[in-house]
Amino acid sequence: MNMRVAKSEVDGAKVIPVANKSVKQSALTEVFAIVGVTMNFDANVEIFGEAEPVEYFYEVVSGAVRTYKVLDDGRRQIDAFYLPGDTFGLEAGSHHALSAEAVSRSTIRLAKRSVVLAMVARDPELGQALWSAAASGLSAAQEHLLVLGRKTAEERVASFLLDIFRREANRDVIELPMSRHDIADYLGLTIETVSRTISLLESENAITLQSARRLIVKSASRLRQLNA
Amino acid sequence: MNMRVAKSEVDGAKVIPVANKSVKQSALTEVFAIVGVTMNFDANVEIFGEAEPVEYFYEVVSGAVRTYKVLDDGRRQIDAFYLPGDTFGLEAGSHHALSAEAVSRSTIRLAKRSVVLAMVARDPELGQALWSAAASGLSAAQEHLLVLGRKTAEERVASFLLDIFRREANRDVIELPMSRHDIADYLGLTIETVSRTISLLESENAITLQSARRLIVKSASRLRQLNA
DNA sequence: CGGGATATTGATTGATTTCAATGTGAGTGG
DNA sequence: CCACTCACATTGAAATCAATCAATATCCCG
Repeated sequence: MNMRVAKSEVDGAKVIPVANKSVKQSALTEVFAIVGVTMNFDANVEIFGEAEPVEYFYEVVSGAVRTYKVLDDGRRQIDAFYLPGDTFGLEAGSHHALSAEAVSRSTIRLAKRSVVLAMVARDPELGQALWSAAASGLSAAQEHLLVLGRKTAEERVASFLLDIFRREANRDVIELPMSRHDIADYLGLTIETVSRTISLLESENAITLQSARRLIVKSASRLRQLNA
Repeated sequence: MNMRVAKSEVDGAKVIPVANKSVKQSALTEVFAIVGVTMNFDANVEIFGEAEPVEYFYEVVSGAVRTYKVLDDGRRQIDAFYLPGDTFGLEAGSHHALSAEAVSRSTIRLAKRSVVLAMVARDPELGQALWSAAASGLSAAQEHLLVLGRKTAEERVASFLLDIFRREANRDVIELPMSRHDIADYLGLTIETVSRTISLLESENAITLQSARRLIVKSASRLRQLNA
């Protein structure tokens, strides 16, 4: 099923040391800590595929994950990126509506859906957490629709950077785990336009590029202004 | 709160006769039949607003509803259209992430969220129905992202028409309850491009226009082919 | 220290938007 | 009942933003 130099391994001891990022806490995270199984996925390895039955819920421990859909001719739309502390795959349906892959080598915790749902029956607070995680996914998708349907390239890149900025605890040094190609497929642009727009933002003194994957937010307010 | 020639009325007897459309049945629809209150909304009247607390769940009896977000400068992105039989406003969060308006004069049933949730506690099947309605909303949003991020104008219009076609039970005469402006804001295009593209589809013998709001699907397969 | 993948930058094209004019139709009031 | 009117829709011409085609540049990674 996996055409790549795929490698994913169940893992008791061989857990990759996680950079000390502040990770969101929630009833869900606790559940993962209790009943979750830790696995590592190499970059670009599939975690689940579209139309597969939903068997697990997932939490990113380290690394990053993208969910996406592809058209027959290869055009790809990335739905969301998940960073450490984020949970994904909580879709209510019985089958996945999209696919998930590791963006970079990632450590992921899996909890069996059936087990979590059984716990929900005994713990209403957990049900609440699950429901609200699903809600925030929907809300993010709705915001994303506004970006794709109605924003210019510069506005799209600005909202993307602001989103990452916020999710990395507003630290002005942003580490991008994903390629320009991923960003382009998330924003509905080409890699060239993403690259040019990042250069433009740099020339406007909104950001500084240290390397392609590391940048400094010099003016969050300028980015917010562009966020329309 | 409502700047328009707004008019919405609670309604016991004055229910607008509903055209005899086949309406989806589900545990949810039953709930609305039991605990729902019927209201009428004139065209363009707000049903709920972004950031308002979620008080009710809604079901379209007749007419049509749009949910949307707007940017400061007025750019609007329509998230979804709801047709008779559809339920909406089931967002899990405590506050609405978007606004809802009647597209045309519509009859809507409202059920108090708290009442429905109380019923869920006693009826797992209902919980299932609620969960799966929410899931289909998320899945629709994900498909919409692919359309907005990666499809051409012709593909967008084709997928829109196919979606309405399917939801109106594959009858080849399609009634569009919404304006070109609404369609444009749903598809991330301008009204001119929507209009031109519909003309293009007509010239390709995929559809025939009887009037702006009424068209005939001459070749669903041509539309599907464009659907990429 | 290469070397291939990834990213940037430039030149040109092209799809969609914008600006503009005309057409159409539903609802209203005379 | 018809004419009028205003909102909505179509069509055309020009402009524009992003895509495409193309040529370096840079950065990991072995």
